[in-house]
Amino acid sequence: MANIREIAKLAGVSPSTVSRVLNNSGYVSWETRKKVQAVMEKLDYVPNLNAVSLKKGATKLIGIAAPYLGDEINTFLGNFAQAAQEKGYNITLFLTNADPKKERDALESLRRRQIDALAVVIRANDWDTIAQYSKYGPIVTWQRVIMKEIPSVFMDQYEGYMLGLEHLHAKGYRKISNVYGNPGHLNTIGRMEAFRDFCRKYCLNEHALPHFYHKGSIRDGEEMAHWWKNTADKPDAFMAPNDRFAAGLVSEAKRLGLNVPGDFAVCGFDNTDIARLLDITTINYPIGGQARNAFSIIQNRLEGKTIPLTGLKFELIERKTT
Amino acid sequence: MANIREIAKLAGVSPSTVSRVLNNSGYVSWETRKKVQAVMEKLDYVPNLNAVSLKKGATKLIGIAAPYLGDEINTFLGNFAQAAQEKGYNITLFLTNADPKKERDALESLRRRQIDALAVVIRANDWDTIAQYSKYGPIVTWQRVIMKEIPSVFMDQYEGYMLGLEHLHAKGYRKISNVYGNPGHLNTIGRMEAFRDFCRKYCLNEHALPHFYHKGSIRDGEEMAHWWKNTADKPDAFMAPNDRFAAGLVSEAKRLGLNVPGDFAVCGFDNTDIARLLDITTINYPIGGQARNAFSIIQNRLEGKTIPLTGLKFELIERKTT
DNA sequence: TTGTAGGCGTTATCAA
DNA sequence: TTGATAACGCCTACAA
Repeated sequence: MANIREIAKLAGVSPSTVSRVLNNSGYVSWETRKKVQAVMEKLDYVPNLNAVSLKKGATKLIGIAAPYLGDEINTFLGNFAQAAQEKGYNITLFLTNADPKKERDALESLRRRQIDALAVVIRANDWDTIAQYSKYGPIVTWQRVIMKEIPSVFMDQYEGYMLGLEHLHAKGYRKISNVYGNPGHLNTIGRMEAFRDFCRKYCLNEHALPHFYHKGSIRDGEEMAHWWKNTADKPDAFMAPNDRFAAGLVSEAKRLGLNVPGDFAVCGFDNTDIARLLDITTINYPIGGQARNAFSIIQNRLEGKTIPLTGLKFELIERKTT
Repeated sequence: MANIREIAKLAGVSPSTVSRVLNNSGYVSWETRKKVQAVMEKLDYVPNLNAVSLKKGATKLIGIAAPYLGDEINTFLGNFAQAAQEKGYNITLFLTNADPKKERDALESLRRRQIDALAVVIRANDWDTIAQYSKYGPIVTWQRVIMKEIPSVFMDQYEGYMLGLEHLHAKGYRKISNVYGNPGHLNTIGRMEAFRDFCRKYCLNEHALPHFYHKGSIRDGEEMAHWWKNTADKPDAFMAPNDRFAAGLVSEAKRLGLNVPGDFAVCGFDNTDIARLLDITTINYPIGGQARNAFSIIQNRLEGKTIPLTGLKFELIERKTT
């Protein structure tokens, strides 16, 4: 494993000169440069990034912590990674499984300078714990949180959710049942607010029908189809927490011989592949844009730049389930 | 940013002693240890991993290169990451987009010692190029390749594919059309061999129906539904290259008013969520096991261990499309 | 049980 | 245009 000193020796120059040709910095004569490059080539030399990182105090590695891999997170991850790679950063992935201890590993990685920054896509610890680590490097999140230590690329779900509700209303549905994710998450709160305002606007009884919490998986959706079949006072439409749930609901409904949207309508959320596949009406949620913004925030902090963020908005995608 | 020397000074000991308490190595008296720990605590000290990596010549980071994120790869990635994290390694992700240059970045990361090893899930460069890099650290792959430089956790698709073919035959289908991925990949070759042997066994004409290559996306599946509708000599069953294709085919068929398996049967491959969702008969392909084996191979090489690999096999999952 | 010294491979400052 | 020299922060013989 040749190092910079060996190259210097063989090229008959000093290590600093080699370093200069490596980084195109400072002055170095044409001949010297050629000579050095020839030696580097011959010895198959490349600089050791550990040494560079140690010296520079930066690894050009950005961590990304997420509980699992799935449609929405993949989209975030993919766009984030692409943006990062374009700017010379690599990504290190921390799959937390929603386990606070594992997320702590990611945070500790930042503290121990293995990564320069961390994107906590979906958190496992409470915000205060996470905020403690922001002194070691930039931390951004996809979730809604208002803390100066943790910038967020969250988009208020209020607006997007309202788009879905208005659409259902316009289509004539009046008995809407809402299926939410974790009510502790502010994302959910935004949706709940939208529904409250929606009911107020159209003089509907907010609590006329049951609503659900802590739902989000395909299986949750499947179970909902059974619930619908067995319940007395049936909703005529569901606002799903995401496309996966909507997909489970729609496909299980078909298996049960139900007709969507004849028996009930379903509006998904996120506009992922699966919604297109199953022809589910959904809300387009510009995740890729958020991911790129997340990276921009990090890059701005790391490099003292002020790249402006992109403005983003929700959009209704009407298909066959409403 | 306190360093080891500062801690030593404040604790009134030498840096080596601090290092010893850090690593639980060598002798250090109870009192000294306590004293040192107290100072570390007070200064919020943790060792700088860059320095450790430089010194030790290892980063405890394993790269994983994949073209994109999707069902099968997620499964691989998730299991691989989990196995790695359990053993104290972190994962750095290289999304190549099937672009050889981007894969090269991953390979270069290995050469420049940013990562200790690399799992090339699905390659973008030719094997010879990749093999060149194996001198810088262990490289494993998920794909089939027989090269001493690149161990593979590939499972011969012959066996799995045959399971599907036999199933279709048992169900009475005789006009099977095969849809393959990249015929250059040895994975595909195994499947083609299976089909040839299958035809031989049942005295069928291997070329009675058209087969397809370079297919694999949802959209490819959707297009196949249209092809079927417009073609004269129709197959009565499709062996899909993966579940995504099968899903596209099945869902588009429904949109076109076709009946699966009435008009034609579909057998997927991989047994991912989407197949369950759409009730598609498929072949269970133990990806998680392969991922864990991939990590074991790397760990064995890196740490000179000989952890045995797990034996794995295919399985038919019968659902509603056959 | 503890300390000293040298080195891991680079970069950056300063002088020449 | 080039070269010494001193860090970056840690680990590990070896000596004490």
